[in-house]
Amino acid sequence: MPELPEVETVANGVHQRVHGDLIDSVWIGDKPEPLKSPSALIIAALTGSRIERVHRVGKTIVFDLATADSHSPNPAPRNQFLVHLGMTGRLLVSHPDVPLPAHTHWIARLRSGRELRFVDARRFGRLSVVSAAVPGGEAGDGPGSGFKGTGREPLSISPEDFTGLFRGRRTPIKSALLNQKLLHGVGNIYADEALFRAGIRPRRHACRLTRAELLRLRAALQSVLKQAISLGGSSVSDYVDADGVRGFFQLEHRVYLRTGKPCASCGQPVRRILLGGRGTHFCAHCQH
DNA sequence: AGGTTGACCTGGACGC
DNA sequence: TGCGTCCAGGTCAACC
Repeated sequence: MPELPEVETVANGVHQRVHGDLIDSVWIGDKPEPLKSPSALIIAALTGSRIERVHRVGKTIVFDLATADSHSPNPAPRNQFLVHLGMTGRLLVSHPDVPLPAHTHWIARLRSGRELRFVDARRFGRLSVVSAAVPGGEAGDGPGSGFKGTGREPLSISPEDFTGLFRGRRTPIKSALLNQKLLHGVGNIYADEALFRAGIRPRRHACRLTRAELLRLRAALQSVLKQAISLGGSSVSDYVDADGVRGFFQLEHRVYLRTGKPCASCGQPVRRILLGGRGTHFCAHCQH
């Protein structure tokens, strides 16, 4: 479900509520899909750990963990707990009296008395643990290391690096924007919205865009992502933040899920095509 | 190697 | 009301 702005909103909300808290115990449901690491490894890494920080890398929510007694002379290797929300995943901070929503797959009971809950109807979400000390783990070594994700961060990439990403790529620009090995965090909504705001048709081959067009696309993408973050993300169906509150960016969508409705700029109906198996929305009059 | 397709799941909306 | 169909914010393995 969630793309960069939604994941950022959830990560920030969870951070504000649980950083510094201790994980007393962990419960894992019996559906295997959400687990990317063995459940015993997840339980061992989390139980007794302190949550130092919760942040976003691409579309992944990263929990930086420390041992409860981090002053020991031989601190355990720093673990990170990774949550990918998939399409319908939700991460909620609740009191234990609040009834468990359907499709709850994971619960961490916190020293403060609250619970952190992972709820995911469609079970495309993934939970895993990485450690800086485990060879082959996704974490690097050295200070500031840790889970880095697969691609470049769209909010901070330089103009030169951005234009370089698409050199020699014959794939449609929309597909390239969705490729998490190039940029991470961009999904279907913000790809369509950024292309509309940049005036570029989604089917254009990435390598055929001019430098000016790519610079326009970078600016449009960054501006649409920042605006969405400031509005708490897009709530298209069941997306909610850590408190169960919906975002407001869906009110700003110009093309996404607006098939047949008039384009906000020219009044022509928004068109929908299938591109790489994904519903793709654009205005044939405003995008070239 | 890079690009494209289908599979993985469940639920909500819509039409008959 | 009930049933069938289509659609959905993401990834990954398997093909060309």
